[in-house]
Amino acid sequence: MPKKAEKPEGAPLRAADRIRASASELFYREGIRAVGVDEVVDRAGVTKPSLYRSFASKDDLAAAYLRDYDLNFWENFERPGGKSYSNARDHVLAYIGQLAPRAVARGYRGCGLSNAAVEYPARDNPARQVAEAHKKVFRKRLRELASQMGARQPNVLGDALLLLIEGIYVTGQQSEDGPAQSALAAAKLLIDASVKAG
Amino acid sequence: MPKKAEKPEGAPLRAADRIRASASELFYREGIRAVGVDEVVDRAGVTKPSLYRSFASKDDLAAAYLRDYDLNFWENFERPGGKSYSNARDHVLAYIGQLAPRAVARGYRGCGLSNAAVEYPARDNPARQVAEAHKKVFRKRLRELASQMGARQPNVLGDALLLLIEGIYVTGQQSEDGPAQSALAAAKLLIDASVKAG
DNA sequence: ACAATGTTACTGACCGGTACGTACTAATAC
DNA sequence: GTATTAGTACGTACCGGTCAGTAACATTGT
Repeated sequence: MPKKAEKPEGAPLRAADRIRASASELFYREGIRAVGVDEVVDRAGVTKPSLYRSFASKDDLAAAYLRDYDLNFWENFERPGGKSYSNARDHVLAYIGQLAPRAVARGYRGCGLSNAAVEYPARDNPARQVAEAHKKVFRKRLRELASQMGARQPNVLGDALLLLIEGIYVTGQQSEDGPAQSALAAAKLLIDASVKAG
Repeated sequence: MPKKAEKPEGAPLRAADRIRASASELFYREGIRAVGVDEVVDRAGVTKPSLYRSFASKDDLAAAYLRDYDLNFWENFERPGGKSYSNARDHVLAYIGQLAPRAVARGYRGCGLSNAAVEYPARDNPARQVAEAHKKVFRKRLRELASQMGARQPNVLGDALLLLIEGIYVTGQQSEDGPAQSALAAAKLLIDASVKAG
């Protein structure tokens, strides 16, 4: 006998959650600037005041979208393809291995965080700040993995992998069958050349 | 006795040219969607009707901006640092060598063409079409250079270099002192690993 | 004259954001 | 038990501002 229904679990989604979901889909697919708040609330099946009860501004909503994106990203990055990896090389190659085919497919839209940084060059923008913070952590993580691989210059290998991955994100949305199709081979070359005794 | 002054070279710039210059600067620095046509004409010191006498629409002006950008890009890419290169490896490394320091500096805004493709995901957008066409040519050129380097798999090396370069563009605008600082070393690793006999 | 440009004023659509009213629920009062 | 109250979750209708784009006319330089 539950005292209170503190969290309506199976219940219909609250307006704020519907808005988050709607914003995530629209902002990612079409870009943040390209989507108006009216479109967001229409698709969520709610009204504008509901949006502004949960979010201070459109910028704030965009930042929330990117925080959700960041969470989702790490789930995918740390367990690429749903699998765990103890070997750093396997880990990174597995991530690139599942990313590259998606990036050469039709309709791919890259990384929501990188895209947001392109859309908002001003450093004080809330959305950009989420993106910048994320990229800082991502860089650190890749350098860490490069170190675990036994690279001679872990920072160089980590950065190189980051450049490669960001290249996949951005070129993947420029054309189908883009250069991302060579990404896995490139990553292997890069890692092996960095780890090999020399 | 010149018949006509066909191109007023030293003369005051025509309205259309002033608009092009103003648009180029603003669109590149702040993004296309972020800049209104009023801001463009204000900065150019002209008025709105002058814009619409030379350009059918804002989209059309954006496409013109990117065509200018493309022209400028190729001048810089084919003669990086104002120097010509007959050796493909030296050529590519020279391009990356002058790009990377700019990309880790404050205020870097990446590639205008890549940024435009992020801002406009719809394939029928005029600006995006210019960007897509450019990237297709750029990819071909890099594969060509990779071939001249004697790579075992020139398409893989060309694509890898493209991913690396696009990575420089996009990460360079995410933070100062970003991973682009390792780009030159990464490119060397990549090229040498691709060319080496094996 | 005529071609290029400036001036002014305007349109309709859309933007982010808000004042205000309302339906529903739950706790309290009698 | 039922009326009252409070709080929550939402919608209707609207705000002023800005957007891209245009019409009509005046001015300038050659």
